Amino acid sequence: MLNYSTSEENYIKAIYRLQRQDGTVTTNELAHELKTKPASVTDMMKKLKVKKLLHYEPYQGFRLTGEGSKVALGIIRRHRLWEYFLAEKLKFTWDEVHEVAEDLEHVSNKKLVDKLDEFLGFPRVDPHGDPIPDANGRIQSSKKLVLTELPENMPASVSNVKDQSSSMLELLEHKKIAIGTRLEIKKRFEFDASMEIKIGRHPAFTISKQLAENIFVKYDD
Amino acid sequence: MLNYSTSEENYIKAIYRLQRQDGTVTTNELAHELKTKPASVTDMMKKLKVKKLLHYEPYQGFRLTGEGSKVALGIIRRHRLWEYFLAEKLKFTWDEVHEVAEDLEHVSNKKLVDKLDEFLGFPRVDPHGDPIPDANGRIQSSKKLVLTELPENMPASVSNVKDQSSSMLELLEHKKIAIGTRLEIKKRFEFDASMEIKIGRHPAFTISKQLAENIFVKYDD
DNA sequence: AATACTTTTTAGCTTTGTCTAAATTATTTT
DNA sequence: AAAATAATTTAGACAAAGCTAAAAAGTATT
Repeated sequence: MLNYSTSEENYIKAIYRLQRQDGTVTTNELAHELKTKPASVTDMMKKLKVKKLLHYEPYQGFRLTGEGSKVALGIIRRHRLWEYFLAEKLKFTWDEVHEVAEDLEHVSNKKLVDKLDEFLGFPRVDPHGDPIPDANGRIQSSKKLVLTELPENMPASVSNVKDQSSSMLELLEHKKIAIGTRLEIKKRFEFDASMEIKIGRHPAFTISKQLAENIFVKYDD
Repeated sequence: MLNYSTSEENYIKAIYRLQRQDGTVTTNELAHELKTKPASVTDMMKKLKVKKLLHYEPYQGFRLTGEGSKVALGIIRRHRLWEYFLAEKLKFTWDEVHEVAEDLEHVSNKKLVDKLDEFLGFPRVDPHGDPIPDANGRIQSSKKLVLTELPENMPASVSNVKDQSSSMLELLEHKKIAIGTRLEIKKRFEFDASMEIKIGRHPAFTISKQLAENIFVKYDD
């Protein structure tokens, strides 16, 4: 596997992320995601097409090729392993790890990454609950759903959270909700879409629609 | 402290390294060290001068400023901490760590580095035995030695003199040797233990055993 | 179907960091 | 102290990655 520039890697990663939600990615979407200008995106798309990392015809949007996806998974693997390292070993808080991992992920030495993985005990999810691809790029995809869509009285575990701001972290901490917490919805209120949830034997409490929209859960296996 | 590009950091680090052997660094030396061309070196020197990281006048060679040295020590700190991490935690062999650390050292997040230092237990030397600068850039200072014991071609600075008679001061003044003068021994003569020393770009000259025995030097930091 | 609007691309310029070739300055040799 | 040689700098180009402004293509509206 070849080596790509930091800039190329950031584009590949962003396209991979947007594809999940969208199938095909547009110039404007990507420019917005990367805080750059559409013209810059077009330039880079031409380059990545030549390198066979994506399918692209002018005005038609773009999609990663198989090779492009493999590269993306490699970057995501590095990012999440470093996040795990930062939180678990260096005691960074949840909301601090992402930014630092953004830099570390671009050091793409296979031996380093595989030995780091081993040192960490082959973790399967990062501190935000997102799955970590293994050395072969395989990723564990569990059917997740937004908490707002979980049926009432159906137990599930918090798998990850969308927003990773410290203000959200503060709220989650206060409500005693963390990755892996098992909970169920007891009642929904139509008026403001708030809901009452229950964790174990503790009394039920209310969370807002805004918070629920940022929490993903999965049914237990 | 500002942030510098990977390229700038590599130049700063190389200058710092070459300074210890030479006092002042030349264009060709640096080009050779960095496997680049002299013209490229000149371009970068102009830039680093503007940023006040080095003293540089055309055709006169260059030397880091205090600020430049601080930046260099920061890079060296990161490099050696990562080397320690790779050897100690990830079980790399001592000969593999340097190359990987060359990439990791450019991730210059102070909190990351300080927490890594703490996680590693504040090691004082890296796997090659080289001292690791602390969070304030302090590096285990080198000990003083009598000039007669300084190895050939090893630059050092005069730290103090034993005899302070006026006859000695007269001689020192004539030879243009003062406290802080950077010099190195070019050749020793077994017959009378006299030695040829060189100060900066001036021609080498001879001093006697008696004089050398009264001069103390220390390696630069 | 023609016009208006939006999105995307192109064209041309900027900054970093590199290069080669030519000019300049320093140093060494005669 | 001139001439020869070596080291250094300047000038001009190039590639990567970005930008702005203008052109082109695609979509929507009347």
